[in-house]
Amino acid sequence: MIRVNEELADYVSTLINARNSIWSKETYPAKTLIIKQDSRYSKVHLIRDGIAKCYISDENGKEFIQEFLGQGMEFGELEVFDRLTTICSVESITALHTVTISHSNYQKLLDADKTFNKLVIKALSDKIRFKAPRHSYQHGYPIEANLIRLKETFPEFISVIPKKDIANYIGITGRSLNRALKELKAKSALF
Amino acid sequence: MIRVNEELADYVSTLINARNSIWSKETYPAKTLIIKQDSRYSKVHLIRDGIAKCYISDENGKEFIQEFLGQGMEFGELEVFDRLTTICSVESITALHTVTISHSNYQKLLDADKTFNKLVIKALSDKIRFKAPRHSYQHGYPIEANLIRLKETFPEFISVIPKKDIANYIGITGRSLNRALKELKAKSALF
DNA sequence: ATGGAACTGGGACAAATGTCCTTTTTTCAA
DNA sequence: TTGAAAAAAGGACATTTGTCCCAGTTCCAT
Repeated sequence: MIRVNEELADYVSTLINARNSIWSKETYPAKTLIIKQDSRYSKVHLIRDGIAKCYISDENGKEFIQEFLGQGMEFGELEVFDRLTTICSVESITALHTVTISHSNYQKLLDADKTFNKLVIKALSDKIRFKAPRHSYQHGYPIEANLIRLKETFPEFISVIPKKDIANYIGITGRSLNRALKELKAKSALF
Repeated sequence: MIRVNEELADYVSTLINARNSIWSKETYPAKTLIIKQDSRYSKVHLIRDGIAKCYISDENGKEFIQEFLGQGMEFGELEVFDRLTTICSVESITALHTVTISHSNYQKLLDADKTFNKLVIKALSDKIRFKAPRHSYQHGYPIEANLIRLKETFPEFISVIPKKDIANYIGITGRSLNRALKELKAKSALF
């Protein structure tokens, strides 16, 4: 549920130790909007610590959460490749520490550093790989099944992530989430 | 709705002209299963002509269509990066012409050819970029709105793609699709 | 500590969608 | 060309989920 990328986190740490200068450290309090949908930015973030949500919101203000991002996850990188505006907003859930690198340095690194290049491709590939079955499952199974599944992969999700965000992640309303949770509590010792 | 990648198609054509030997041409009739979910393959396909569907099926046999693939789209490439089994099945809808390259030659090309590397990264990035708003929209809006949207981006979709596949693409049942189409026909001159 | 804002929980009803089934139409191979 | 199989259309009903509320609770900034 909260995606991480340890390999990339480790490698970037190595890079920073070797050549600190092109990376900057940033800190955000909880609930801060870091990237706003349909805007332009000139840097890529990598999460060192904390949890963020990446979401699309529509004209009616509905949010649909794409991913919860944890340690080692990048965001703002897609715009390096196509130079378009962002498709998602990113907002910290907990306090968040990131390191950032400019688009141009990121591109240089991609060209010059084969290991980095491979890790970035792998990270993109994982984003595709994880999203596919998730949406498929969410559509094809009732809400309760989805909650049980989340509970299995991340037992503390209910206390860590606000209810509204959980609902927006599954793609349902808060009301439906509550109904399902109530029934699960009645049925199962898990909840 | 049917994704294409002209730039990649063109570039691969150039590569084939320059060094034919590492690419093979393949042809499949309509409705052929080319890649089966949870299996291993050792080559990457790129579509030269025709339409295919990429889908996940669950234990109950429900299919959820991830993408319709047209000219210039790759499939089977994710498995080069992580060496895992496939997450999707790919099946031709029309007769399909592809060119294929072995995993090892694909990897060599990624390392040696910066242009190819960039185009592949861009292709991955696009897969992410297109998938996000689509799922968001599908979840957040009624079926009719989704159909109108498809009609706008690809007016002939109803005659080209089987109803069952359209339903599986939107993530609804055939029954619901028919209901919605009937109402749209009554309401709008478009359908 | 306290008052307002935001989160949480749930009742009552409406609407959308799914399930199950039957009928009609189209497709395609013998 | 024709008969079996697949695809499409739709009736009747059940179920799920959403919408619109309101009430209780928690969380902060003053």
